[in-house]
Amino acid sequence: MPFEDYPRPSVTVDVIIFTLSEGDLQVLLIQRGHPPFEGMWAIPGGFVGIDESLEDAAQRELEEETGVHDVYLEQLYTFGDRGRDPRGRVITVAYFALVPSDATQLHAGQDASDARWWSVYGLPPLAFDHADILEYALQRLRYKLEYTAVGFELLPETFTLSELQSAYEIILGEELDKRNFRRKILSADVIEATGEYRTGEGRPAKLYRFREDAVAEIKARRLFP
Amino acid sequence: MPFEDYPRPSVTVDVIIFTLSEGDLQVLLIQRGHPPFEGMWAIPGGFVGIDESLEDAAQRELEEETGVHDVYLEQLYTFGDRGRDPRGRVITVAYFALVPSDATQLHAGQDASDARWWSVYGLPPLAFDHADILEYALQRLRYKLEYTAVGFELLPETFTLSELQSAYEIILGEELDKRNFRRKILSADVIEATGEYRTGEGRPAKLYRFREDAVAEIKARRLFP
DNA sequence: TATAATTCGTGTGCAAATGACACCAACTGG
DNA sequence: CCAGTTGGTGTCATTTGCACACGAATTATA
Repeated sequence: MPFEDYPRPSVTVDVIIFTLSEGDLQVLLIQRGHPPFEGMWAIPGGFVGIDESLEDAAQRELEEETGVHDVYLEQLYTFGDRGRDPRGRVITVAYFALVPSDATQLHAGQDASDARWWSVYGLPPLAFDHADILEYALQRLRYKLEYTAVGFELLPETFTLSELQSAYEIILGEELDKRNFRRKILSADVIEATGEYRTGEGRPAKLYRFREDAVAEIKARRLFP
Repeated sequence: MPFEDYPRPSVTVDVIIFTLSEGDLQVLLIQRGHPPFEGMWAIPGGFVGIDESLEDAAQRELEEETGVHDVYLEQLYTFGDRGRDPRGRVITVAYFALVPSDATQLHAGQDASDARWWSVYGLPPLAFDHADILEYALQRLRYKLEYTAVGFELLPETFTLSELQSAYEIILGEELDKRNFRRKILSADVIEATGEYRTGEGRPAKLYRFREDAVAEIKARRLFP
């Protein structure tokens, strides 16, 4: 059978966009304006251009929705079961992105359009198999947080150790011991003090930044067993 | 733009099939009989049927090549860069499979056809971007071996602890301490003695089997830090 | 049938990492 | 200046990781 004669499925990318805001782990969803699943909420995504790499397509979707670029973006999994889209055979390559909340225009509550942030702890019913995809993304995020320095990707450029700890607690859904947390993060050697302090309430807090030269995957292996 | 009008890429699955044989970690490759890359070696794969799930397609490829079913099969990554196939836009969903060498007909040396096993430590030049894919698969296999009970998938139903240790050593490419290895494996509670012994040379060795009820991913987390 | 060769199976001690735990320091606002 | 809030720090007990050597049970051979 010649190459061109195989029937081809449609291929899309879906991007699960996480952010931390209002002390909550949130995800950007879009309300569908057309059938199928009209009116339901869905993970943002779209077709892959025929001359566009998967990663570029994901980046494009991300930028269309949030206006950000240069953020953490990782391929998650490819979902391709028959019947996952009633319109026909659609295979979707799912990505997830971590966006610092100060980097994006679209903030929670700002419900002007058909897109808004939802807490991952209180999601609406989702279109397609998107509930599965989101659950898988959340699982992966938590998992990576434990042995990778990925948590910084959700914070602004500089942050205090308390903010970092709070981010970990929100995502993992459990409390961490302050002294042990600091010891581990500092000994993992992935952040450095900026020399500045954040004032405003209580004792001023040292500001830190992520060390760009830290090979995150290697140095911070098993950050929180 | 209506749903059907988006140009569609071709979608294939590639299956990296690993086995342990002759004290070596081997992978099944196929010599291409047609352009492009005619005569070069490639990872087995093929088009996804329009009514076939990705997993089913991978399983089908695996069975076509090796005659086995019910073995470990895991989605690896989706490769979709433009230009990775000179014939046009082809996105491939890569899987990897772990096959006990006693389960498959096709053994190393049996070079009758256009398919044969190659040591991962001495591969020929590969077609397409298959060298990248294979490298990624190997990395993932090693990684999973460290925190998962996936090693058993490459051994026959019953095995001795020395055989298991040897499998780990071959895949990881480093030697392990016998006493520490045994202590960890046994305390991870993922194998059980069958009560039988293997005789033949030296002191008889206890035979073990994998405990099917062991929730591998959870119980054996971080088996070899 | 004794002896050598082979592979199997076992425990200890030290170093490092983990986890539980409570108080003083530095600032802000009234 | 006093109360309130948040930031920052150290110790000890337990667990975990890691290095390390020898007797036991069999098979092959002299």
